[in-house]
Amino acid sequence: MAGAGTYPYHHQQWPPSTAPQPPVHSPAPPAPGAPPPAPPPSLSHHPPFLADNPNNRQLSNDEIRTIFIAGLPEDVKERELQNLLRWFPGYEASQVTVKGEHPMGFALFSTPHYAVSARDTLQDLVFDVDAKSVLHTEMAKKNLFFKRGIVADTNSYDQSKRLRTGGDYTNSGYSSPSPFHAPPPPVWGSHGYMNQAPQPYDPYSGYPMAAVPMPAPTPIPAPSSYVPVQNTKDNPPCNTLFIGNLGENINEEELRGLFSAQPGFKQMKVLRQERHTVCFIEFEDVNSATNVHRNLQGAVIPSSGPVGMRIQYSKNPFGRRKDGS
DNA sequence: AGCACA
Repeated sequence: MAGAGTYPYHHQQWPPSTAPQPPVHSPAPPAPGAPPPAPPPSLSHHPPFLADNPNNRQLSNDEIRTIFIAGLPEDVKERELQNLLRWFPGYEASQVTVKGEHPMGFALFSTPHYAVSARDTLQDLVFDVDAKSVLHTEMAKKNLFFKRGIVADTNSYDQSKRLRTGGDYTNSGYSSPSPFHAPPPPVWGSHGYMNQAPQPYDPYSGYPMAAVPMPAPTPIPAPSSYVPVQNTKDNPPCNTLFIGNLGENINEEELRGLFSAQPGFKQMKVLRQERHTVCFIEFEDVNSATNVHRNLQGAVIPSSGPVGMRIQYSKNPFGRRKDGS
């Protein structure tokens, strides 16, 4: 049961003494006998800020680091959920999806461990006393996709009803020198409140600084999202990729911006045919091609519409005809 | 599913 004793364990700072009460109906203040802190996260193979391309692999259960939240009141605001969840260790992003009259929440954490502990803490939490809404939480079936401030549900093409939340995160870990000479405050809770984008929790980078506009270190064009694609009948790996499933309005320069930033890129050719536009990309070696084949599978870019591109190995490598020579 | 360039 969730009660006073199961509040997030960084409760020493809750609520920050200088701050007003939070707008969400918060649970009672932590009891003195709150559970001990969870162990530090094990080294995760998830890069903390990079959401995985869902096409990369099958998710096994122990890789789920997203929780599903039911029982939200109908008038829940994305921001409400965010302001509650942002205090949880490992919180990265959340989203409210309204299907019918029942809003569903999803929250992504940096590790499965953090997701589990958030799930347990939120279980049966009274979210709104008046609306009598009590949360029910489970591990999600799949991870919330989250990259560079974009939250997208990977199993849905319909984004119309989706509210999005995600700070303007950058993809790079950062460790700025501390402006304080006193011992650094705990990672969570003491640095600002309410008017600041949530910071991704990175146990290895000290603690987040107050939100200062940070230029993206490397403005590599990134797909806005990934969508699962079926890639049957691929060809043997080679140094040239065939890109299909490009929409009609595909913009060659946008494509080029994406692919030319990939390691090992050599050249690209767009082929406009009556029915479909396709594209060939040559890389230095098979390895570079393979990485792109995996990493950008299903990538969605603005000019491609809502569908993801399908990446296959080319039947014929660049510079070699099918009929020999 | 649509695979060119030489």
